[in-house]
Amino acid sequence: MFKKAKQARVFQDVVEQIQDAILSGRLEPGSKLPAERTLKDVFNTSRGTLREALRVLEQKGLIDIKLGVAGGAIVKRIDAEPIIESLALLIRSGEVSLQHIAEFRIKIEGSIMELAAQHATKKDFKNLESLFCEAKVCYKNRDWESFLKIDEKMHTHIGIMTHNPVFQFVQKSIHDNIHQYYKEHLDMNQKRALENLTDFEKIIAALKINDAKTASSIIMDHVKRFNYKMQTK
Amino acid sequence: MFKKAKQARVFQDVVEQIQDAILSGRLEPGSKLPAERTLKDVFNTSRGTLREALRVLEQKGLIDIKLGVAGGAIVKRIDAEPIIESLALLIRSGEVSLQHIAEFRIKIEGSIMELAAQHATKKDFKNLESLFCEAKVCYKNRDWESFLKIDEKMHTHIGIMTHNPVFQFVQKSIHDNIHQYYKEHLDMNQKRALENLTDFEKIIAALKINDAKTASSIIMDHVKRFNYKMQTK
DNA sequence: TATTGTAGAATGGTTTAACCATTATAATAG
DNA sequence: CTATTATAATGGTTAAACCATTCTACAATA
Repeated sequence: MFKKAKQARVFQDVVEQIQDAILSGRLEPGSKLPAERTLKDVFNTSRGTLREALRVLEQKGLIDIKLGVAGGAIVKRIDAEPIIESLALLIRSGEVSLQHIAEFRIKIEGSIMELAAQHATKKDFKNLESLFCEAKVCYKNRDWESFLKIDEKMHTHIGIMTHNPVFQFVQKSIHDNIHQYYKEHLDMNQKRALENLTDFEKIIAALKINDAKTASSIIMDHVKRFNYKMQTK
Repeated sequence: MFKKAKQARVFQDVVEQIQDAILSGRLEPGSKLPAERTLKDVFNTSRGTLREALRVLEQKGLIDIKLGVAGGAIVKRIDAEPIIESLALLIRSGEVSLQHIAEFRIKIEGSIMELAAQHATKKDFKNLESLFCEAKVCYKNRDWESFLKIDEKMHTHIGIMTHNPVFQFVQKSIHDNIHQYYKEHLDMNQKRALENLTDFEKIIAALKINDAKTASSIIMDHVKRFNYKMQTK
């Protein structure tokens, strides 16, 4: 019936007030909050308590804090970082395995292809192809570290092409974590890089002619192959 | 090439040490951390700095903090709460609209039905049906507030039936936020409740005979109808 | 004996005041 | 004009004290 009456902690009240100001748009991204010593007077609290509030806001991804004389708390444009971090915790804790993620990807990457094919603009394709070119250069130079980064960027860019932020955040969270793991546990080599490159070439071609079905089928094989490698390693 | 060397803040080091202990299993869920005044000595820091670290861990959803003589920081079993909160921020900031979420649901709820049909146990169905009975009781009593809560539980329970935590977290995050919005902006009434009840009856029946296709098609209509109501309201 | 009330102590929450470390800007020397 | 240096504002940290909450144990009482 009722919720437990929350203990009112002063720093929580400060968090809520600043958060509301940000979410309502009264504080815009890029704008700077007053200095701690000023804010503590504004909220009529101590500096320690105020700093606990700032710590929470920072962790929520709502502000960045910079050091030095022109430093302070700067309102951040909201992004996927907190979700990425939460997913990373779930993976590291063992709550979520790479198999679980593979199963999720197999179901969702097809949908992402469909929406990308439907909603992508010419500029989206131009950016994607420019990333693909970068990947080819990395491949030629056998620069696998950079190749992996571009590979991740292409995946997240296909998320962007859906023009739906939910898919963008999901795609970014998944691939940020996958590549983190990839980098640490699986060596990139010429054969694997070529496979990825070929897959993307086919996907781009399919998306351009609005053939989401082909794109989906390629990405699913891509995921299955990746998952197989991780399992047998 | 390189990342900016992060300024080493003492409280960050404390956060990482405790977080690693939790994620590695050295600290199990339910176990209690030493008191602040003890921990500050362990980490050789001040109480203020230590409390900033605890604030971050609390925000990450890794610990709960209780008041009083037997209080303290208790290691929490990791859950979807931080992701739910992040999504709530995205919605409140206007970065994500209900239309975006509806588009996402239309793509993903079908997949959830497929996996639920594949992986659900007899116990899963028993729990789902018991929830369904509760919903029927609420319907008879015209207790729409409780009805909504059960409705949400049924949705998240279908997520649980996938036996894949990624879908569970996604489903919980989406429906927690949807129902938050529903509660505030859309009145539940007998007609709507009956529609939901009928949908779930059909979905359960379909899932039980492993007919994911029918279950998917019902849930998609369900989502579309919900979205239509929100738009025209 | 069982119940109720009360005092004590341990814990988190908050305040204050001081100092340290970093860094943009202004002043200065060449 | 350039390069260096000093200044001052900012966040980061420390210390010690006090307040508020709540569990526990013990005593008073029926």
